[in-house]
Formats: sequence, C-alpha cells, structure tokens
Amino acid sequence: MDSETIKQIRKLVQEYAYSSIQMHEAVARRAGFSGTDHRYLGFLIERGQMTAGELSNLTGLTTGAITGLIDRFEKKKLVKRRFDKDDRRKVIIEPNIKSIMALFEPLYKDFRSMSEKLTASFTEKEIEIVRIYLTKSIGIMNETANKLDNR
Amino acid sequence: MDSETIKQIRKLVQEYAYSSIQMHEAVARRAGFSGTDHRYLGFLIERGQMTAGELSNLTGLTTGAITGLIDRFEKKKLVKRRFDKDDRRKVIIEPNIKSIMALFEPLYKDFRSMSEKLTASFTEKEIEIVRIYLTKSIGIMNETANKLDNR
DNA sequence: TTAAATATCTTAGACACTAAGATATTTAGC
DNA sequence: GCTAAATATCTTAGTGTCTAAGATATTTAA
Repeated sequence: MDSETIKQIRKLVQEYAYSSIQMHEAVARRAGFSGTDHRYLGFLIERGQMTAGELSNLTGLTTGAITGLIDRFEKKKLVKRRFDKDDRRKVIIEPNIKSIMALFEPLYKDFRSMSEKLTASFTEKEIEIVRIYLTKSIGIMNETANKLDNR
Repeated sequence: MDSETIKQIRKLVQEYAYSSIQMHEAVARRAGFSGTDHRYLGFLIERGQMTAGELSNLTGLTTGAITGLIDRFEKKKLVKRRFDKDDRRKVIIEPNIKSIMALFEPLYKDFRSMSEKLTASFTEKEIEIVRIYLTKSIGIMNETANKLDNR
C-alpha cells in the first residue's frame, strides 16, 4: 500500500469527522438544542434506557450535570424518570423514542435519502468492503477513547 | 441493493459518528480542553489561518464568543492574532501548527497507527471504494449542514 | 468629506458545568 | 436485626462560555 494513499485516507477520515460533527451541530441548532444535548439524546436512542450513573460514565459528565440534563429532557417530554424497582437509589431514564424521532427525523430526512442513494450506488461486494472498513474503524475509535479515559 | 443492507449501513454510519465524537471528546479532556475548543483548533489546523469572522461563520458562534475563544488559545500560545495588512479591521488567526500538533499528536498516536494498519490491510482497489464512499459522504453531510444553516 | 457598512471587541445576563456536600437507599459486618 | 460504610442521585455555590446588544475602529461609497 502506497504511503501517499494512506495519508490521503487519513486526511479524508479527518474531514469526514469534522463534516459529521458540523452536520450534527446544525441539526441540534435547528431542533433548538444548545450545545451537546443532541448527542446525549442520540446515546439514549442508540442504547435505550439507562441509569443516570451510566449516562454520566458514558458522557464523562458529573452526576450533577446529568441531573440537569435529565431535567431539561423531561421538561420537553423527551424522556421519563423512573426508579429502579430493585434498587430505588437508581434513576432509570426512559427515552421517549417516538417524540425524539419526531423531533429529529424531519431534519435528517434529506440526509438519509441521499445516503441511501449513495449506498445503493455500490455493488453488494463493494458495500461489503465499506461495511468492514466502518466496523473496524468503530472498534479502533472505541478502543482509543476507552484507553484515553483509563477504562 | 437489499433494503436490509441499506439499513445496516445506516446504523453503522450512525455508530461511527458517535464513536468518532466520543474519541474526540476523550482527546479533548486529556488535552485539558473544556467543551468544544478541541474541535475549533481542528478547524484551524485543517483550513489554516483565517479571520475571526470566518471562524464565526464556520462554527456558528457569535463574534463575541470568537473573541473569547481566540483569547483562550492565545493565552496557551496555540494561535497568534495579526491584523490584516489590507484591512486593519480584520483579525487574522494564525494557528501555531507545531504547538497544536505537539499537544494532540501523542494522544492520537495509537489511533493513527491502528488506522494506518487498517487501511494497509485493504487492496488498492478496495481502498479506492472506501475513498469514494468517504468523499461522497462528506459531500452529502456538508450539503445537509449548509441547507440547515440556510447557506 | 461624511454617512453607511463592516469587522471585531466589550459588557451584562443566561445557562450548563464542576466540586463538594446532602439525602436516600442498599450492602456488609457484627 | 442493627449500624457503618458504600452507592446513586440531587442540591448548591461558584466558574466559564455563550448570546444579544451596543461600542469602537476601519473601510467603502455617495
């Protein structure tokens, strides 16, 4: 493999990350979220219900910040608080998938349609290459993040 | 193209975005940056010097926030302010590439090495597929972000 | 020459974050 | 069973970054 090619791909991956973040920020602004709340809703959608403490670990925010986060989401009826029946200290955050989706789906509609068209423009064999690339990259990024957070 | 495959890729792309953001956040924490400053330094590295106003447009922050941002970076000697010689109202932000790199490179070292190994594990033809996929995805994300920001 | 436009900075107030401690509940040792 | 320690979340005080509005400095255009 040409070292020039490797360099080119590295640059592309970096650009991809920035474009991705920019798009997420733009969506957040449109949905009326300040800062990072959009991302945390994403976690909740992706992983489903979790306790306040789990969300704290996942996001790196203190439990105090998480309390405020849940308050904001609850006020917008995007999540519900529920005490764990086996451990009443724990607060389970139940995302209201429907309301969250209804909020963001219109904003992602065009993106989704264009992305699907892009995927469909590849052959099955080609998209399998992309699939492998993405999967392994995700693994590498998670490993890096965990290492940096001493986990 | 199988609709199941398309769905799978969509999910993967989403997961990729979250892992990428998580890793960037972890790096930022380690480098001693609160919040979003890491990302803005990334813009400066990627695009090179720019005026305060350009950074304001790019980030969506007000000019007041940009003033504070540059102050923080300048205090850490990561950028320098310079007046544009043709228009002395403009403040050109000159990133100190060396100091910024020195700050982040150790944190990205392992990631970079793993990523390069991953890229090298594909054939030239395969990586060309990945290259096309990433390039077109970047285009789609930029278009989406611009549309949402009414640009 | 001067008014309008432009680019950045300043300031006051809003909001989310951390750190530390309070509260409520569970676990473990006796 | 009782009590101390541990755990999970919430509360509070203080900090930092953001926006909105207006100030300042410079350029452009009439």
